[in-house]
Amino acid sequence: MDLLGKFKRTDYCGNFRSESIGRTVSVCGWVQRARNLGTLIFIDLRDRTGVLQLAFDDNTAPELAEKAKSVRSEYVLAATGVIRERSSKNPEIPTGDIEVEVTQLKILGKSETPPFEIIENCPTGETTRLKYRYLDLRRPDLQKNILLRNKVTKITRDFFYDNGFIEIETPLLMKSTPEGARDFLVPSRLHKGSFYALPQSPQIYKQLSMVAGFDRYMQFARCLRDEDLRADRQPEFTQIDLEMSFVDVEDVLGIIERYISTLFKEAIGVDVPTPLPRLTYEDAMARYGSDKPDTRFGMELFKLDEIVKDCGFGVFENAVAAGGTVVGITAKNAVKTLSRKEIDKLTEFVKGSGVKGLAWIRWTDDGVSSSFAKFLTEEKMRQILTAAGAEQGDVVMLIADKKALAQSVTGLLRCEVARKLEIIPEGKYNLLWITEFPFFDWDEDLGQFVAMHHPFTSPMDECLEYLETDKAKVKAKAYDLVLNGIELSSGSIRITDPELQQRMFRLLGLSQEEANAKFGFLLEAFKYGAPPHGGIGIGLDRLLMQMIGAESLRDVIPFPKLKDATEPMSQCPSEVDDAQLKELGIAVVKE
RNA sequence: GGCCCGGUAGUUCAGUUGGUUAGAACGCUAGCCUGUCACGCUAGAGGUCGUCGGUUCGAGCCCGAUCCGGGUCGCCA
Repeated sequence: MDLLGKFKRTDYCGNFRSESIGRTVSVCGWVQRARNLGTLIFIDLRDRTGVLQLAFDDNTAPELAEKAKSVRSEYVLAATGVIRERSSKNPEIPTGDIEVEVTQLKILGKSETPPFEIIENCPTGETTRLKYRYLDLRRPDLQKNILLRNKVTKITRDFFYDNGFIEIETPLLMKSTPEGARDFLVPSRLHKGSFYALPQSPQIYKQLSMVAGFDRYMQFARCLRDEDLRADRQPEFTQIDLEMSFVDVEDVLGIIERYISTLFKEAIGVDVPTPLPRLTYEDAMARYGSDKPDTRFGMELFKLDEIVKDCGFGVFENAVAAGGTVVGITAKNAVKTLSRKEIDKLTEFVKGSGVKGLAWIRWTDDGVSSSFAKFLTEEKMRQILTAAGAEQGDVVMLIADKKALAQSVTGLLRCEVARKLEIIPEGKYNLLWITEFPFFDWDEDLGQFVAMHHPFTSPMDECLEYLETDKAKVKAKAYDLVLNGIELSSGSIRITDPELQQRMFRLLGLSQEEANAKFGFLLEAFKYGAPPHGGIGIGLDRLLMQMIGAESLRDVIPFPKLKDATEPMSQCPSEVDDAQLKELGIAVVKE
């Protein structure tokens, strides 16, 4: 006889309905709540499917009732009994018509009083909940999230398996390549002074899988980056990682669109119409001031360069004369929400993002007031209001600076204002592609062009001729998938021509020796018959976060880290023994 | 590292101009209760007001420092 013996579970608590009336069943679970009415005792027993009421009667079964009275919240119980109709039903829950008249009860595990209640929408702060994450995860909302995560991974795996993708595990211990994000390093005991890096992405290995002929690769890849955390940024995260041979941009976009639409339909019953809208990077920056625009609301950017280049207001004139721009947004019917005081806050907000100030126009019932009206003729002001599409009741906000900065800060302002005005619709999933990313990015500090993507990204065919002559013109076969203003996914077609790859390294200021030292094995591999290929990585955590409407990645990751990258439950990271350090040849210097 | 917000019971919070013994709700403990289901009623336990220092006759409240947490910017090819 094993531990549970006659208590072997018949079914999950939440699965029973009135059809089961009269059946003898055994159920297991945790005590959600015990209600002792004197001679009657009710216990709500919970598992991951729901709750089921256990009933005890002191008159008919005093010993059982005595045992039931000793039960406390979060005890683990097994109960056997007969399903019967309730004499007073509870329409609030699916099992509300029935209960178990318990004939045998076993306490499988006792529980201390938990530090917070195991309920939906628990108000307790995150640090406490994360310290007891196993209790936090017992709560229905997190159970729901983790179960959805499970559903999403199953649908994903099924979809890509059905489309000929092969799941390949790539190494966790790999070579450190210090560009981009900071690597997590792992010291080598056998080679003291040498280090592995944990993957920021399995990029190189998936490309090598293409060279190896696996043709279509997929993996739920754990990716690690040693950077500061945010609500939407964890040091380790999961990417649905894909790579395909014999494809160009359209092929990748096509299959991802089919995947996304299948996933949203099957996982949450949402129809995503395909093909998805597309915006070039340039258009996205011009219209939304972001390469991950939230298109759930309008309030698009407009440009005033022509109107203000000789308007009389120095700030605007100088910006345009210096090759910069003046861009703005118009917040419709916002004069009430955006008081002078609120606009002052927004000014601080944009200053914090790097521009010098915020020019504004409020068009109230009493007419137009503005931070810069005194510098302008009435005619100019009229032109600006027309260009801004402004009407009475609107607030116009303008930023003058270098083009890229003015656009991106106005983009941030656009989202901030939308939040304040509460014009972002709920329950909408706006997916779109951003394409034709610039290949190079101008680095102010270095005074040179740097790669905007990883160095294996292919330039667009028609841009090859400008590679040496006009870097600003070169665009990449790179694409991002954006959902509600969040970058979900990023990918590209790769360079497979060794000569072009060498040329790119040269252009990025990598010498042949450096390139060989870092990526030599990949370049070597490309000499032996590299199929054209490309791929994409989809952020699983962010995808789930959006599907659920969660505020934080921590709501969809079972065991996440806090903002300071610690985990309060296991207390990691932690110090290690001197002996361990010695074995690794490592001395720790404390500041 | 910069900026913003916060730290009072197990949990979530209130706490007036600085003034008697620091409160509420939930949770917890005990008793009563035959149909509850966020059961109800009665009673009770539970506090280094983040820490240190200062001002004051008197500090949860004012001042200084410091620690911790959250958000954000930098950063994240």
